[in-house]
Amino acid sequence: MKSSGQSISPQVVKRLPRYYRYLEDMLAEGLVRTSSKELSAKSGLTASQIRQDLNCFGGFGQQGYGYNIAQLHNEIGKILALDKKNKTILIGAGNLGRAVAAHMDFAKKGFVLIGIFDKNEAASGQLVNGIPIRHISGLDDFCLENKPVIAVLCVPKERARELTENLIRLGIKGFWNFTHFDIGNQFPQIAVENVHLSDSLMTLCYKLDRLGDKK
Amino acid sequence: MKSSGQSISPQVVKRLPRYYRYLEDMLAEGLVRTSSKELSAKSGLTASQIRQDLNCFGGFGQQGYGYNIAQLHNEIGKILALDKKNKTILIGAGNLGRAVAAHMDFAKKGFVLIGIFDKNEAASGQLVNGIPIRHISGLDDFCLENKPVIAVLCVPKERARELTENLIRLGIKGFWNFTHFDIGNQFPQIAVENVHLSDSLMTLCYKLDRLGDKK
DNA sequence: TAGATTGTTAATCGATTAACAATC
DNA sequence: TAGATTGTTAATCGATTAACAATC
Repeated sequence: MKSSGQSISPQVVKRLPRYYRYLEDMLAEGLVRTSSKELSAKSGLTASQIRQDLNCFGGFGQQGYGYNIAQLHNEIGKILALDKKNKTILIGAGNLGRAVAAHMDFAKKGFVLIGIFDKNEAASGQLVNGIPIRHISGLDDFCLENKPVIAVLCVPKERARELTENLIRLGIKGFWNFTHFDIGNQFPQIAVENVHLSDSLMTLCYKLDRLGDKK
Repeated sequence: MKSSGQSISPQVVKRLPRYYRYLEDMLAEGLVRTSSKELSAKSGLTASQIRQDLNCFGGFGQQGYGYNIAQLHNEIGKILALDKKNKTILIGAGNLGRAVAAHMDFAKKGFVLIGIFDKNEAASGQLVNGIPIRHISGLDDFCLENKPVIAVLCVPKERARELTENLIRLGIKGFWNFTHFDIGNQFPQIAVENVHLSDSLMTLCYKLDRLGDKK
């Protein structure tokens, strides 16, 4: 892998999971080698861009041959740090929170879900994916004791800001944010992925409305 | 509004829902006017970019004054076409599908959810958000009769491709895609928003791993 | 060796930022 | 009028694409 010198463009980083996914598929199909041309056909990206992207991290291919699928898959996994076991808590066990807790395979993506919290007393003790829902009042103690580094936020917008600030104080370093509140760069040294489902839906509405225009 | 001439850059479109959200907040706070400078402070985007973005659609501001919040909110709503009532069906009533059906306020984003489908016989008849789950075998007839234009896909990856092709044949024009399968540009004249939750999670893993690097 | 495909540099394209005249 | 802030053009920056020599 290249010396971790100049930082990688965000655009490139966003494409890495996609490459990883395609390679996984090919691996499942029992294929052994691929090329930027083949990946281009699969993804719609240009072969040039794919080679450019991969070369940010090192020369994983071989002239005249292409890329070994298993090796490249493994390398991208390492780049994404998917072998990590980042301790993760989820706050807000409503519809969405429970679905995320139950649906996501955290373990395969570098995370371990170790706690679920909700403000609703009635939910306390219920199991989601084998993990008990705890009352939010126990959050601080839990964090001091278990030192999670990632929080998944599935709470209503109103509570998001205060909760975020509190969690940072408790040592949380990264947020997977499903709330309507933007966790922006007001907090330095924190990693954030905002998942704004309603923004996505509104964008779809726009695209649909303009479908006729293009061409 | 400007003549719908040259098409708008995708980057600009993605920012519109954000502006809409900020304006909604300000409206709720009872504020009347704002400026690109104020929106800049709120969003972290530059004032210049905000003015540039809004001007793709028309001159909604006034020199020396700024923007009227209610008016701008309304204009962006029209641009996004949120007043539409696009008939929508959701396929796959597992954890995630149910949460999406129950959690999203489709009506406020230009959609009406008119049907939910699942292959599991046992789920048939259950209500999610007041809408009964139907067996997938009735999908074709339902579409012919009710003519939905949007499909929300929450099925396993394996079934995504075939289902997508079938739905296009049935007249679906837009997809909100939660599956692992990329609905790409292999289908022209279709609007797509891919929501790849696991890609987002992997990206977070990467960012967390590199937190120390940046200064 | 001949054919293929990478790694990498240079050219192009698009998006963001800066600057400022117009004007409320 | 003086002050503020837009709309818009020009300059900068970053990302994508094209091209090709290196080499397996």
